[in-house]
Amino acid sequence: MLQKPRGTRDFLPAEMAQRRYIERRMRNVAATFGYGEIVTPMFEEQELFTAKSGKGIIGEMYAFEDKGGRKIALRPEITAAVSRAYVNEAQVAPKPIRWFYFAECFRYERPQKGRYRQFWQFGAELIGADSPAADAEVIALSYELLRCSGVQFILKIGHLAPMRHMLAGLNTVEQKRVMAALDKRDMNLFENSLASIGRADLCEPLVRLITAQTLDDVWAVTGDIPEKPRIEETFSCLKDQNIPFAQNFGIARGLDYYTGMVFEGFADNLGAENQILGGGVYRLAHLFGGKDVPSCGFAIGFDRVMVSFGELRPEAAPIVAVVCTPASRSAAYTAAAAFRAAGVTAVMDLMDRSFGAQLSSAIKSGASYAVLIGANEATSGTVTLKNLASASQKKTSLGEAVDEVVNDSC
RNA sequence: GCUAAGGUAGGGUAGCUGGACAUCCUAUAGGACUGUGGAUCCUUUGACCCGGGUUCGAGUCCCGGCCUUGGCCCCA
Repeated sequence: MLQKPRGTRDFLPAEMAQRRYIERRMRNVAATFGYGEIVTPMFEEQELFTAKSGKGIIGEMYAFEDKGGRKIALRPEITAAVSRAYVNEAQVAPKPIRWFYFAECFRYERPQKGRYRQFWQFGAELIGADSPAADAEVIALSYELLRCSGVQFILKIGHLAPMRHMLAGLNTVEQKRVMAALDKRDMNLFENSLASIGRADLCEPLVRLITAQTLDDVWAVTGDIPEKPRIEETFSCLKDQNIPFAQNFGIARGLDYYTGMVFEGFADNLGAENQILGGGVYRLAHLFGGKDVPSCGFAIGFDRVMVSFGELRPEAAPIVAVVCTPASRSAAYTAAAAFRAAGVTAVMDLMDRSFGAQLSSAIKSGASYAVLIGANEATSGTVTLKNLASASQKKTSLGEAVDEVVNDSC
């Protein structure tokens, strides 16, 4: 027997119903914020991703050469592709540009719970607006997207400026090492890094910075930095929108290309892989030959959201089982077509089952109504509508039966 | 990539101090039941992850691989 490739999954109808349900809700939220969908290729030139993230990521991508000798990779994320698409197609579009995407990505990593080699991201990018309100809008959108999915989560928001200001005296390699240690809360590594470059004096203020509960606590450490008004206004915009969040100026995200505000979302009930959202302010267009443009975006790990919220079934639409005999099949087709035309799911027996067996099968497969059409109904032009939950039934016209089921589903 | 545990019908399981046709529940299909049910009974379908090794004999012991899960690394 063949196995599916490592880190991939089959989704059967029951699970897909849940996934599509959440997907639909997220799409609606994005639409209400004025974001339009963008679709980019599932595979791109490897260079697109190495330009953004460095050569090292080739080992973590599905990278290969195509028959024309091109170096190709299945996309490991969408942000780089969106920036490229912006440069290619939309540099002169009116600003700001509001785009969202829901797309599958591929990474060659060890699978774990909530981490797969083929996975889905729901994300958004706001391009061309450089303001506190812009930053706040993107965070508000990410918050509403997570909220509509029903997942329990917390949003952590920070900004790179205070940390970079504190580390201004260090070279970039040293900065990276210290920020990485702080990002993963490894205090031993953190203290050793500073001690090894003779800056143990930074230890105490940096700890105060990343544990600061209010912005005033932050300014007490950093003093007046140029970004202070920007950060304060962003937070103010969020409070005006009643977005709950925790401030965290220790977020480094391990990324070089973020330039300002950064934020992350964590699910309450996941294990090691509990980050379900990440994003921030960045500038990437110049990497792809475009004029530099301020951008802000995020991506949600859709599969982790689905793992986190577990078993929540979407409301079930009624299913009508049309039960007939070989002699009344023609009338049954008419009835099934009438229900379908009214938007109701209608199924018929395909296995030459007896009348009783058709009913039995209908119940087991989750039908809520049966429409019985035998010789009697066929000759009198009526149907018997049976409510399978209450076991009550009545003889009526086809039109009235359809109306009753439609009304019931509202 | 490191590390620990695991893998028996579609789902859930027993067997695991080696021994004859691999247990039970559920599910599937059919029948008892020709136009009114989820019950019951009978029958059917269906599995030892793969490959080597030890042995008279391996689901069981050993080695390798594959896959899954937890914890690390990474997380664009």
